Amino acid sequence: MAVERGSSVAESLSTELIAVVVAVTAGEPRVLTIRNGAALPSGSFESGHRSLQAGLRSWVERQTHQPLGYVEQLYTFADSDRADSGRRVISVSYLGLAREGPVAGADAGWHGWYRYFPWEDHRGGAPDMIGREIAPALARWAGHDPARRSRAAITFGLQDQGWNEEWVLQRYELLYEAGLVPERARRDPVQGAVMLAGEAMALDHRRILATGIARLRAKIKYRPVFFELMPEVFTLGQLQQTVEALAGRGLHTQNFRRLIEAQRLVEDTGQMQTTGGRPARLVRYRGEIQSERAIVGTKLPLARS
Amino acid sequence: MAVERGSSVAESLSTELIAVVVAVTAGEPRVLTIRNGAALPSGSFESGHRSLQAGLRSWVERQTHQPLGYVEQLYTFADSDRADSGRRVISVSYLGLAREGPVAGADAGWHGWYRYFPWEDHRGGAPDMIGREIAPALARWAGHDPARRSRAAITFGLQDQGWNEEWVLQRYELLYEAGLVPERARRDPVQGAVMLAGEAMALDHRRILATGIARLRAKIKYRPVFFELMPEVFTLGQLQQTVEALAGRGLHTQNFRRLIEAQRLVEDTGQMQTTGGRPARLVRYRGEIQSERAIVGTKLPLARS
DNA sequence: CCACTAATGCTCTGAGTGAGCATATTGGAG
DNA sequence: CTCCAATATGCTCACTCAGAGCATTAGTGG
Repeated sequence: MAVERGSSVAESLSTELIAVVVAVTAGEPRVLTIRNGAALPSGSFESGHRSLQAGLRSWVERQTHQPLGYVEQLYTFADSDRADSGRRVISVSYLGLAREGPVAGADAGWHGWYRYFPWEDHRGGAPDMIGREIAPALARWAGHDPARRSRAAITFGLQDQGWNEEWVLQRYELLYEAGLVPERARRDPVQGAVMLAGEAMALDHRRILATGIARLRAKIKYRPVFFELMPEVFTLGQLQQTVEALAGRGLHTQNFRRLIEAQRLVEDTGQMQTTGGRPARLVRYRGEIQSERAIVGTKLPLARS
Repeated sequence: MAVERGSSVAESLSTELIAVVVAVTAGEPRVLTIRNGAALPSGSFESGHRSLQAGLRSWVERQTHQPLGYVEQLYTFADSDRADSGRRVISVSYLGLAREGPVAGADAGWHGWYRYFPWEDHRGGAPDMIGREIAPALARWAGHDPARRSRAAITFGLQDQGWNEEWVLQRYELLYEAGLVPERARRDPVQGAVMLAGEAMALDHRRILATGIARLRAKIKYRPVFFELMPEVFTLGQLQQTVEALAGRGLHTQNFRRLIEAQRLVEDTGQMQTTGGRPARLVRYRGEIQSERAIVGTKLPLARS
């Protein structure tokens, strides 16, 4: 229903829905997959679907039997790389959060996301593979080009700017450009490039996963969505572990609790849970705050009106 | 190219591209329109387009002759409300920033965005119309329902939580639900509802505009995109006026300059410009910082690794 | 010279964040 | 039973930054 129509005949386009569904189990971030980990749940948008999101939920449940909780749109693209068949595909990707349940369906399953992005796990400091595989490979790719060297250094925090955990997509794209991932090698190999550790996925699914991880890492900083991943009751230690799993970084325990308590995000249940050390209080998320706090979130120097 | 195909025959879908193009001229935020302000530039995605974004740029230039600078994707939806014709349409919307130039093309033009959302302009305090038209109309709609009353109060800052300028879409949707805008009345009038001031647009274009404004208001808080709207050289006063136009709120002048200077976002040109009062330094945006600052932006209590 | 209008310079204060020190509880190893 | 390892919790101190407001400067138009 374009307001003004193009001259050409309306063309045959299909629309695909793709899901990045995340859970954190036993302190590991996991993603829901099909085809034994080689692809994300996906399917085409059909007229029977009431909305894009409804269509997505239906595909995920059909393919994996995993119910979805929170869902938000990620990005839409029309990758011409995919135009093998001449038929154009529009892909609408979504990020979903869930609690890991028993999956069913052909080759559906959950896989740790660091399996696809081993360089993204900095919970125990920068992973060895960055210095051992990535840095040298990028150095070969950059050669004497200062722009490339600088980009590699900044993106992977190779010098002293530090690691920015949100640049998941930029890092993947850099590795793609440098020819260090199989997805690139499949269609256009870069000579001399050695594939990195880190499992590939079909088509551009790994790129979409990177987009989802990046979005989630950014989002947890201004919105406590991680409660969607927690069970009904939990300890602050488990909560911290979940956030660390997503962020791929270790957090300062005392300050983390201060943050959670200052915002009154949780309430006590009165119960305790044994841990490896001192027993921990079991708490529960206070969903009410959503409406309570008129989250104003300023960063502009507003006048007092 | 879904990994697993649905059972039904691939259906006929068309994809539409819609642009919210914003400029700020003489301290007023403006949006690029066609059809004499009744619609946003839009057209269908065609095989000749290299990418969605390329298609969008092409449509905007064809319809308005306005060149685009910064562009980012907003949202994608498949509104079943639009399925009048039985043919489903996927709409991909974009936000673009530009410097207002001479437009050409049928009924293309720039219009102040507060013409469509008069309740969003709080630069001189809350507009009268909120107390005079909106609050009473919402009160009638809410009746004795506490959930509705609370929602209205929070969304429009009717009590003391204050105004949150980012909730542009929520406010529009509330007015839509309450039957106070013509777009709703067109397809499903709410009896007894009196239309509010604020011009309507075709289809759901006003909703898309609201989405764009909301995105922009949120974005300027963590990324200085407003420089895209400024001329080559400008004064800090003009910059502030531009940001105020977007945010719809007045800013504390001294603190605003402190913010800009602390981040070293601008550099001096050595020139001055006369104003109504003391002459102002003319400055220029330091585009370099983009790469300089490894914008880390933490809000999580990271451990020192 | 005076009134008016912006642009600039600075100061004070309180809230919030980064880092650590110290203590409390359990379970398990000598 | 005592000591130690592993967590959970309490609190403090230093520093940065954002919110507010006071004061001054440099043009323009009577």
